[in-house]
Amino acid sequence: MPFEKVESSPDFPAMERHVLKFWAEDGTFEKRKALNAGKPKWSFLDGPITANNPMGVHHAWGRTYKDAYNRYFAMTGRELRYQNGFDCQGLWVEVEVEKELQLKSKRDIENLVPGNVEASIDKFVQACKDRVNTFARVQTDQSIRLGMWMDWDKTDEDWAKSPDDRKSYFTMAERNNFAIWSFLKKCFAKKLIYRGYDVMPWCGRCGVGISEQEMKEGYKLVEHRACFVKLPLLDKPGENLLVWTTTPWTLTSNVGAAINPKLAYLKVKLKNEVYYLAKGVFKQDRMASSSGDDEQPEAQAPGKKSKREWLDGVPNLNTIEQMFKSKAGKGESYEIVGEVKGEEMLGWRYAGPFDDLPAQQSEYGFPEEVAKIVKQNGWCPAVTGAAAHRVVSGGDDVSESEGTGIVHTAPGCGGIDFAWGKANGLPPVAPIGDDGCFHKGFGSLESKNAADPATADVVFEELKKKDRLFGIERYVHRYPHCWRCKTELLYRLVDEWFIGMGTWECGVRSAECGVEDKKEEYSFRREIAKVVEKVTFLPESLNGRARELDWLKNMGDWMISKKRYWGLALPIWVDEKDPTDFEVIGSREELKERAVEGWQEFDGHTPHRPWVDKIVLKNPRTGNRMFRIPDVGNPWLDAGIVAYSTLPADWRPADFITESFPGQFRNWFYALLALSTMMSDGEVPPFKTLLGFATCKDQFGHDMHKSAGNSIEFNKAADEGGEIKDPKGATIPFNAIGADVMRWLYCRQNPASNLLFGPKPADEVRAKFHLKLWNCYSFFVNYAIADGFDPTAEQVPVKERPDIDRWILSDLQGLIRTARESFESFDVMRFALVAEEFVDSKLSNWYVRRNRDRFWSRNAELDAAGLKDKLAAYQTMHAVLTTLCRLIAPCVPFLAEVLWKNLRCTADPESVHLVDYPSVDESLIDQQLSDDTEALLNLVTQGGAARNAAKQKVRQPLAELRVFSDAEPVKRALARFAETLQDELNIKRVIASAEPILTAAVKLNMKTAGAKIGAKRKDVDAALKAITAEELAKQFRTGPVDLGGVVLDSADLSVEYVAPDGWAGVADRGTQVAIDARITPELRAEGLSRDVIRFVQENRKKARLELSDKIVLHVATTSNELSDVIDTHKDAIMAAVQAVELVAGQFELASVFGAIKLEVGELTIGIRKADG
RNA sequence: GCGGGUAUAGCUCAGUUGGCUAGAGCGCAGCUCUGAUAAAGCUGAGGUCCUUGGUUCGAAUCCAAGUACCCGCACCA
Repeated sequence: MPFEKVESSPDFPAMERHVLKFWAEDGTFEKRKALNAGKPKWSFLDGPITANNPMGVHHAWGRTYKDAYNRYFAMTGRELRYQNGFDCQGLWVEVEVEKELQLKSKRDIENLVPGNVEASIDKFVQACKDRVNTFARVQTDQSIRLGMWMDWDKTDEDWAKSPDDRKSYFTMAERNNFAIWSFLKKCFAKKLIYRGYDVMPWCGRCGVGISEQEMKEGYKLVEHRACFVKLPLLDKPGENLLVWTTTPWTLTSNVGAAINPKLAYLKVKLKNEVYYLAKGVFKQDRMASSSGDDEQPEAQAPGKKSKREWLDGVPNLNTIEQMFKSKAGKGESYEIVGEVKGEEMLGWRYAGPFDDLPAQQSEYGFPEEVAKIVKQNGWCPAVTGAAAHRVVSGGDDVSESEGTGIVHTAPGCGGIDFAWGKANGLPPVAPIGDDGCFHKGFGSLESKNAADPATADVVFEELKKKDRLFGIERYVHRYPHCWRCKTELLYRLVDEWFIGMGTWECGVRSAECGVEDKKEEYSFRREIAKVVEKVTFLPESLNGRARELDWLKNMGDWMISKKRYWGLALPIWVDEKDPTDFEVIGSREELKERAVEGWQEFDGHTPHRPWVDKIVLKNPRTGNRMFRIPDVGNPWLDAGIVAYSTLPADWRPADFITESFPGQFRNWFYALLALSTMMSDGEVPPFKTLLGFATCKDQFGHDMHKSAGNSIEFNKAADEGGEIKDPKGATIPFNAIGADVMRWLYCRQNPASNLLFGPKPADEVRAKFHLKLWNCYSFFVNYAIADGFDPTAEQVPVKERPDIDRWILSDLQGLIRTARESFESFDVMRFALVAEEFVDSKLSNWYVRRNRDRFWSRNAELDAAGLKDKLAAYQTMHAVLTTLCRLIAPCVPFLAEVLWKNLRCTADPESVHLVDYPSVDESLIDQQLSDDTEALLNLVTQGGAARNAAKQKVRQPLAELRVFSDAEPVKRALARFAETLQDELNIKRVIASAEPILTAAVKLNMKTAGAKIGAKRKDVDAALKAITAEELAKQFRTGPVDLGGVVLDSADLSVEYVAPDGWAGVADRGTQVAIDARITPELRAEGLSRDVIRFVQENRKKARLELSDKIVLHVATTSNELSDVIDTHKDAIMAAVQAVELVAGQFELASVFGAIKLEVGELTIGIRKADG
């Protein structure tokens, strides 16, 4: 017996676990690898998954693509690497470990081993490594469960190996870290590495600078308290500058006040004091969206009143004028006493708001380290902050769109402030340390956290005491937050390390915009852009290349340092006495060669902190010792190098990568491109094709959040089941979805759109695809078993098989072609949708349904031709199912395997994944047959619609169906498949009509025409009656038509097709189908007899009779007509229900009874199983 | 603010180079079939194809302006 019986309601997750066991025991994956060894390479590069937590279902989307394309290319005979990657290093792991160990700050980390910083860091780094190993293993198991075929590390032995020796790649591996060193060395050789002192966003909790890339992920709309502050002018008693800030804590570090020399400034007098502020801001509606640039201050731009983003519950902003009015008090007012040009104000000295602080008394700025660097770089003369206060020019960066037009400038607290400071010789006062708290030297603010609202209160109190506070308001704006821990960022003067990206202008677009190529000047940015031109971004609709170029054009220099612990040790060693003298080491060997101290201790450790910090070099220029900077690297370096560190040279560039695209054009895609560009000197891109895909949302379209209860863990989706919350918070439980249902959901999704994941879409997809296919399969197998079908029996030549067999084989070739084209163009969605259509409309709803009697016919009752026909049906269906298995195997490897294992012949490979992907067999394509059958299927649908129009159920036979059509396939289908059509629609005759059957009737579309017609309705109706539909249509071709004095266009009319009396019909695209709805007494009788049969069958089922059981049928009816019908159709009824005897009444002998009310009267039946 | 995308049924989305009566799935309503049967099928209701203007014999489709949402970039004193 070649086939095993098939369950009608399968437990897919259980089956999948079974298949996994088989693959493991059989070594199927290894067999596939062996099969393809030495064949042409197909190089896939896995984007590393962060090994920091268990997988969620959103990870499974990308991993399904990865596996499906890998499997397709394996089945088409390519050699693959099958290497999965884990992203290991970086702050996200540190944050989780901090939570685990309940650490709150960097100080806690450095005190893990009390009093021993080095041992503490070692312990912390080890904990990070352990966490990565733990979750890499969890994710490995989960990926295996998803059906992903990769070279996995499975055993304890595998996991005991160093990351360098495992099968998956790990970004924490030495290979990876040292590869980045060599990259940085190349950058250094091109003089791109530099140390930057700049004001950068900083996370006080994590104690790290936030790079441009990271900052973009953390903007949030928040409320702050902004304040207006008086800055008294030293040489103009009673006069003040008025400045505004949203970050009161920075006032402590005020050094300058910036104006725009081109603007006009008002002198506003209020209660004997004069305030300066920009003219344009005084009466400005501050709730209007900042409308770029002024120019036409009064001119009302109509319809352009966009309101600025605001939070509910925060009062609208007052105009500055209003503030002056209300401060003036009852009956009083302000007075405008003059106007000055901005440039006249330059150089005015003023008293700062916090000049009493020690920090303001330090020459070259504060604190000392900063002052030192400022002095060394000559950024300002030897002045203190307090002594430096004056009005400087901010140029056009000072605008009238916000604030007062005079900008409080704290070069230690803001990016542009720092630049203005350097330009004007103002010393930077940097108030906060790496924990976000005030340094010593800031009086009552010392050690207060700058982000804490209570700190602002202290500032306001101080200002009030000094009478410097003009006003406080609640202000809403978008402000950056730490993308990891959500803490508000602070701008802080830091020294970080950067890769200079060069300018965009020098040459990249020279061809386009005629910019002269300054060939001497190297631009990293430009080099990357050239490489970007060499790769393909999919899906096309996302314009990936344009996005990447846009980022390249606009990005700043790349900040690569992080003041943290767990990560790439930046291989930068600095002279102990000269912070500007540094070197970059490019390899472990070079390090060993150059080390003068610490090698012994370092040797045997990975290049991580704290061990690598022990290495000391000697500066060949000065003879001084050089120490490694304590910084670790930006983790995108880790992921960006993998095209080099993990792909061997003969596998480069990768043919394909795929990742979720939001954010990645500036993260992974960018890093890959950047590092490959440098490593290959602009020659080799990291990949040829990139497939991006969107974001996974819940089934209601909302973002998945653990806290909202709508995210789904992978294990729950795969095996365990669980529950989710809907947007209203109601709990929805769900059963295990299983891997293949998920995988199909992902495969059929448009990658450019967000995917809605959840039990509901899963159920839909299962019902639509998996269960339909399963039904076809189980139908086939269960009959094949009963009939003893032998798939290895000699094939009935395809030419000798009936149309329906040759049709489905022909259409199957079309599906194969689509499948291959789709996979080759990385468009698996196209294949999936066509495959669904094939299974549903073609296989299940037509082939299987139309062929049921071929399968259930009895061998004993068949002649030679009958047996051959039956064999043809089995062979056709077997071919279709086995081919389908292979076609869908890359997408749903489990389902395909289950089907294959039962359907395959003994000579076939034991796994579908060891078989070649199907190729189109041209000899099986019969285009005309495919077209004709499609026409037939349309006729069936239309015939059904006509029946509906006639209000006649299919059980009632009807006399005639007429079809009129110009289309050749329809005409041929009518000739060829008349019998099928008769049977399908329960019609006695099908006739092809040479002339239209239906008459077009034109009706008014009162929705649109009503208003035009108004009172002339009668005239229009008359005009309509007087003209034929054909004539009307002709007139409409040249424009609107005058009907009864009303000019109508074609949209005002609608056409309905009307069948002749006694008929019902429908029309669709040039094909008219009409059905004779008149029921003759004979037809009526036949219909009634079918009612009787149906009712008996229902009762047979109730009586649980076997298919082969014969019965004795008892009948009684109140209707003479029905009684006659039963008499006339006695033979047909008895044959259909397998009755050996028909008895009137005598129900006492029957075992099952039923009674039903038909339209003609009541029918009562009884059934008794016949003896023998 | 700049650039890109999207807008089609209650929901999720198709809709080719402009072309005849705008489609599918789900949901809803009704019905059918009863030897795939805890399956299957059919039909229906439901559309201002975002708005306005233009091109055209003809626009969901092309053009312009506007509106809303999404994405990217910039700014955020």
